[in-house]
Amino acid sequence: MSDVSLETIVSLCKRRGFIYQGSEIYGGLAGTWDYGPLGVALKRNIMNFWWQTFVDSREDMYGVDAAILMNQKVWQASGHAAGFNDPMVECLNCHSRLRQDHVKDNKCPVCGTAGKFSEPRQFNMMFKTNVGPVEDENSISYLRPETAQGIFTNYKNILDSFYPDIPFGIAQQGKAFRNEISPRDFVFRAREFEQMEIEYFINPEDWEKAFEQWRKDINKFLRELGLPEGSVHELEVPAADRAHYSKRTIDFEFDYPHARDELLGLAYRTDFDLANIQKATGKNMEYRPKDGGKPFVPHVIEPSFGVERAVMAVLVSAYAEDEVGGEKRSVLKLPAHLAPVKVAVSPLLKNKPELVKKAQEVYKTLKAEFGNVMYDDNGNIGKRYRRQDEIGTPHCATIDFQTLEDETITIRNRDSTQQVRAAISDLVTKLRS
RNA sequence: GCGAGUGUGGUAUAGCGGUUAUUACUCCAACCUUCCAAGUUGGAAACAGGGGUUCGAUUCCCCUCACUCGCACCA
Repeated sequence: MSDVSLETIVSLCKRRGFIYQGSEIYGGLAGTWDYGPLGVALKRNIMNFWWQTFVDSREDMYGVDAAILMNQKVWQASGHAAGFNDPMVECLNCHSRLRQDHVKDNKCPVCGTAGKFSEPRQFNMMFKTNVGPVEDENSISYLRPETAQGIFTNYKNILDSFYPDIPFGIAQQGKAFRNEISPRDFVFRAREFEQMEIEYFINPEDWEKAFEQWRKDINKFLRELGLPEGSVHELEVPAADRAHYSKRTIDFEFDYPHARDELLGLAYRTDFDLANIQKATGKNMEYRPKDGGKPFVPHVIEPSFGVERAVMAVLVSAYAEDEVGGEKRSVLKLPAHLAPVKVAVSPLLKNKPELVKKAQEVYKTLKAEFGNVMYDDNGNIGKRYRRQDEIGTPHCATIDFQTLEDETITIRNRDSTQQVRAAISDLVTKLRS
């Protein structure tokens, strides 16, 4: 587990405008979280970096953004509609909740007590809704409980539009919804959350090779998010715990404040999903090799990332408490490319109009260039540095009296707290690197 | 969902059947400050929500909501 407490992270997120409780002013809504200005910046930076890494910089990837509402047949074919609607009973002796069809001989499989169960109740993990004005059986739909199906349902469209060489992948980022029994641990388990998923279509002969490559690519990505190697653990999921269609699954676990817990999954899903669609629709899901080889239904490797879990892991990894000049400080040592604020600009003193004027000029220049730039003239200079440290701003640019003479400013580094002098004209180039 | 616990400004906290509801930090304004949370002055800001008991409830009781811990759940 991490040595940062969850309270520390939650409090920082609230105080500095990263993440707030959903519907907080009305008393909250369990399992929902709202992102503030810095949180949404951090989250987007992570998501964009993922997209850049796995889609834009590759030649074998296709992005999609499918609708959250889908034809209910999708969930019937995938098994979700059945799996999410099992009647459950509770053992009145040991309070275990059990699927009714798992109770044999009217005995509790956990404590062995016979015949003492609550009435069966429906537990729907999917949020149900009705599409259109008439509420009947045919209008039922669900908020998607995973984004993957939006990829599988577009597999054939991608084939028709692009006919990519196999192996190729389809990537998607988007919201998913699960009516969790008990949302827990900050944003870790929420009812509304965001996923970044890839379905990588392969020739079944190559699955082991592709799986290993994904393992490597994922690890590289996690390093670039700033997660130290020792904080991520690959858990080979044993056959008994895997989904029935999966031949191999690795859970990438992270040392969160609450526990070592899942950050993302890498699963070999075989042809389960495409075969289901083929069965349900009668449409041919085969891929025809361009070299005239025998058509086949591709198999799939699925790397599936939880966005909020990544945000949390990045925050936990970046958080540090150290000392500067004998004073304690808390600092987010975020990788620069993920930081919500790229650079903060300050006048050394705010009661000197000439400094303020110059600082405003520099601020406007940088703002136009980078966008995520903050102007800060609160309190004194040391205080501003600490404020920026706490939200992970990698650099602070300070305008002082020398600036007025020679057009140079100081750039102060977040991690080392060291300062260098640089010409204003070089600023943009320097900060970009 | 079950069991246990918690809920006071943005954060962290003190407190009580009748208070002007404590303190610190943060925040805002002013002064000051020539590089790492300095100082002075002023200001904003809270008893989770709803019922009940009571002359009077932030305090006691009930319900709801949220959070924490354990169990279960995580297809």
